[in-house]
Amino acid sequence: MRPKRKASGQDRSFIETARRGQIVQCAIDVIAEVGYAQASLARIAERAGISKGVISYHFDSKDELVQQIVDDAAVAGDAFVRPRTEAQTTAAGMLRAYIEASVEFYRSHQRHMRALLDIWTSFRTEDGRQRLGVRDNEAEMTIVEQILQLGQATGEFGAFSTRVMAVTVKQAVDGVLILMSAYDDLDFDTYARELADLFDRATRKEP
Amino acid sequence: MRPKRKASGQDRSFIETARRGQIVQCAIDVIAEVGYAQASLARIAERAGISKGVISYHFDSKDELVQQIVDDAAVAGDAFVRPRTEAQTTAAGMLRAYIEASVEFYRSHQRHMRALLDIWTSFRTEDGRQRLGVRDNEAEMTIVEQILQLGQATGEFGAFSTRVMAVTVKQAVDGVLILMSAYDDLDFDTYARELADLFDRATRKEP
DNA sequence: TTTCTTTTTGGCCGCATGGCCAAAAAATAG
DNA sequence: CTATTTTTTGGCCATGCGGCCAAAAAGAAA
Repeated sequence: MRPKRKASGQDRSFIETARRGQIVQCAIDVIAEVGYAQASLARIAERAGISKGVISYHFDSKDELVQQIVDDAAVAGDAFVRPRTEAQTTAAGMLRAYIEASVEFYRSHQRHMRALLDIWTSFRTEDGRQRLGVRDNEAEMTIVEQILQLGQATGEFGAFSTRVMAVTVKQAVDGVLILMSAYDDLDFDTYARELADLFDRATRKEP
Repeated sequence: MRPKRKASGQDRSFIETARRGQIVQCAIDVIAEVGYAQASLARIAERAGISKGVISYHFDSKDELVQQIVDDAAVAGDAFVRPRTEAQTTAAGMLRAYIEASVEFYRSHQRHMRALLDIWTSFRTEDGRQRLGVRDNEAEMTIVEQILQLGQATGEFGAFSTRVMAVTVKQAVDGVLILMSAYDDLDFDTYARELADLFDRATRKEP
């Protein structure tokens, strides 16, 4: 019986951490390869060269495993994008940096992102509802919205709903993910630049 | 045995058309209510007050039923949006009309659209891949792209990638759908105006 | 009424999956 | 080496659904 660590503040053992990591990695690979719907525990276990029960042993459920993938990705993405935007001194620079860094992150993590996009649409609660939705994007959209508010405060940006703009930016960046998964000839650099230019014009105070 | 009408060009009988219509309507209701994942043939049949087999009798498969819903919605949406954009004389006006008409269509068909969004993410092929993807949006994006090209030709619009802009517009409009499904206090009119203004600035030739 | 066609019924079947468990094996402690 | 705990194994099971079918019912034709 694996000890539950939820209640106790105990850390995971080295072995357990390694196993969880391995399983998460294999799950990502399998999902990216055959799709979430076909990524059964059996298949993931096979990929890892272990028996199905091991996954159940280290994870309370399949849901916990998938959630772990999502959380990992969120942390990694934030770690990549945040410092790049914070390095900027102007709001316009930050917005551009946010867009370009996001696209760059997608480009350099295509496998992960492909899996993640599939998870996004497939991960469901017991009653079949999407487990991941806009609400899970609010945090990220807040980052954008704060940049926009800053720009309006400094007078760099014109007057517009920061909420609508933030949602639109997020949707635009998500579009890269979707395009990337559908076509494999996407020119990331050009696309990122176009997108950044687009929102630069959309936000700038008109002279 | 229901006669196959695929090969023969024969029209559907009055009765059959009515039944298909009723089943489609009930399917939409059930999907909007309990979600695609829980919308089993049994549940849809129950809603319609008929037995499960009737659906199998009038539709070759569940997939055909769902596809019918999608097709109907596409036709209805196009019928609503297209004339409104074509009524405009300038490219900028057309773009604005496209955005506002799309949002208005979503607002006035919330139940259908909620169901459709769920179908969009849930409808899968036998091997678990999404049946609906960007590729199914290309047609609609082409409409937008043509408006953009027109505007560039007339000199109303500045220089930008019409492809990127079209994708971004489409994503932005889809965002309304997503927001609408997640929150029920969306101010459609304000949102539509903000969005139209946003893309007006993004497309206008800078003076 | 009789005959033939269309439509409906209700139940059965196969299938795949996630969770579970008892027992074996491996690691660790004493 | 023995005792105890952690980890792994491999198989079993319940579940829900779409598709299918034979037979019943309803309807149309004669």
